[in-house]
Amino acid sequence: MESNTTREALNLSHLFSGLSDSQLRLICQRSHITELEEGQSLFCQGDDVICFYLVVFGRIKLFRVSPGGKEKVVEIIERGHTFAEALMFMDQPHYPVNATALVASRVIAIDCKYFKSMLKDSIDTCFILMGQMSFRLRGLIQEIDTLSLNTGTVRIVSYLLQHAPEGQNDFELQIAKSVIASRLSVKPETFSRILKNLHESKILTINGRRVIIHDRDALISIGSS
Amino acid sequence: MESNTTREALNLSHLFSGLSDSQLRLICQRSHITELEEGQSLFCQGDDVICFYLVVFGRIKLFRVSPGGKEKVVEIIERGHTFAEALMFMDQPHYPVNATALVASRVIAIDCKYFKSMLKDSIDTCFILMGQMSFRLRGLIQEIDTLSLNTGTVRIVSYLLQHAPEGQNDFELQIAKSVIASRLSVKPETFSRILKNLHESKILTINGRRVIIHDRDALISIGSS
DNA sequence: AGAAGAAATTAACCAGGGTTATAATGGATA
DNA sequence: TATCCATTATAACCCTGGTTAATTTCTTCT
Repeated sequence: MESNTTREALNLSHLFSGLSDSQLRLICQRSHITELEEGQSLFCQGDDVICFYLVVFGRIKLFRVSPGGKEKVVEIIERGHTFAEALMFMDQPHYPVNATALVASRVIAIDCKYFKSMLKDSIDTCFILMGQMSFRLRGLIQEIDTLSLNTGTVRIVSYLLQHAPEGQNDFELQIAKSVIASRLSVKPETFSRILKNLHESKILTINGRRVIIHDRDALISIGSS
Repeated sequence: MESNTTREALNLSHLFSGLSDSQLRLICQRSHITELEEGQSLFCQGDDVICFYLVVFGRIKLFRVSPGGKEKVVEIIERGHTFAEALMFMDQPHYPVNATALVASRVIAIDCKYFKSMLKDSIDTCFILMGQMSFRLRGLIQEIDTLSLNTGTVRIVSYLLQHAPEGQNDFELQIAKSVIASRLSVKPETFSRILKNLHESKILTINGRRVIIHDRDALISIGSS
C-alpha cells in the first residue's frame, strides 16, 4: 500500500522513467516516505549523504549558513522535483546545504547506494540524470552572474517577472517575503525598501502578498540592465 | 602523428579512462587540436554547442558578459581539465559563457554527439562524468554563497589562502590581477585598495605579482568570517 | 634605449544597500 | 475582542565598494 503510493509518486519525476518495473520495485523497497511539518528540518549542512529526495507535495528550501550565522537560501524545491541526487557521485559526500520544509510537505527519500547500483543497468536513466545535472549547472551559472552583475533592484524585478504567471499582472507571492529576500541575497528591509521605490515610481502595487504590476514595460526595462 | 599526440593528451583527464581502445580511436578521429594565442577566443556565449574541450596546456577563462557590457569571469580552466562537457545533455545547447585563452594554449575539441554515442557503451565513463558534474555543481554552490555571504575582502583573502601553495608564505600570482578581480566579482580598483589595506595592517606585502604573507593567522581569521 | 599602450595604483566622491531601531500590520490563540 | 508573536514597513545612519580620473608602473615593439 505505502509501496503503491511511492510508486505513483516516482512518476512525478521523469528521472525514474528509464527504469524497469523490477528496478522500480526495488527502489520502492529501499525508499521511505517522510512527512514534514512547516519549518521541520530534513537534513543539515554537513550531514552524511545517505538519501536523495523527491518532493511529492509542499516546498523545501535549501539554504546555507555561514560561520558567522548568516543564512542564504540557495534554492526552493517544488513538487515533482528531486534534490541532492548529484551528491551520489561524490566520494564521501556531505550535504552542502540545509533542507527544511517551508510548508507541510511530503518527500520520498531514496537510498543513494541502491539507486546508484540501479543506474549501472540503465544508461537511459544516466542520461536523464546527466541532463538534469546539466540543467542545474546552467541555472547556477545564471545565478552567479545575476548576483555579481546586477543590483538588488534588478534581481528583485527579475524575480517578479519570472514569477508572474504568464503575462498576468495581478498575482500572489507563494513564498514569505523574507525567504524571497534571502533567495535574492538582500536583507528583508532592503526588499521592502525596493518594493516601496517601485511603488513610488507607479510601477507596481504591493498589498501583503498580492502584487499588481501597473507598468510591465518599465519593469522589463529595469530587469534587463 | 597528430592522432597520437591527441591520444596522449586524452590521458590528462581521467574522463577518458573508462573507454576502450577502439572507442578512444574513434574519439581521436572526431577530435581536433586547436592552438590558441593569448587573448584568442575559442567560442562565444550563445554559440551552438558542437564540441567540448580538454586543456592540454595553457589556461582558458570562461566569462559572461551582461547586456550592459560588464564582464564577469566565471571560471579559469587549467591544464588537464575539461569544460563545457555538461552541455552535451541539453536539448539544443548554446554555450552559456565565452571562452578565451589567457595565455597561449592548446585544447582538444571533442565532438559532443560522437562522445555521447560512445557513452552509451560505457557506464563507467558515465559515472566518471557524473562525478565530475557533481563536483562542479558543488563548487558553484560554494561560489554562490561566497558571493552573497561575504564581503570583497573576505573573498580576496580566501582566494589568496587557497592559492598559496601548501603553507608557503611567499608565492606568485599566476593570473593577471584584473582577471582575479573579475573572478572574485570586484573591480580592479577595489582589488588594489583591499590589498593595500591588508598591507597597511601588516598582514602581507604585494610586489607586482609576488605575494608575501606576514601574518597567516590574521589572514585565516579574516577568511572565515 | 625610447615610445606607446596596457595594467595597476591611488585618491576623492558618491550610491546602494546593510544595520539598527521603532512602528505598523496581521494572524493565531485565548 | 483582546493579547501575543511573527512578519513587514519605515526611517536615520553608515560602510563597502563602484565610479571617475589622474598617475605610476610594466610590457612590448621598434
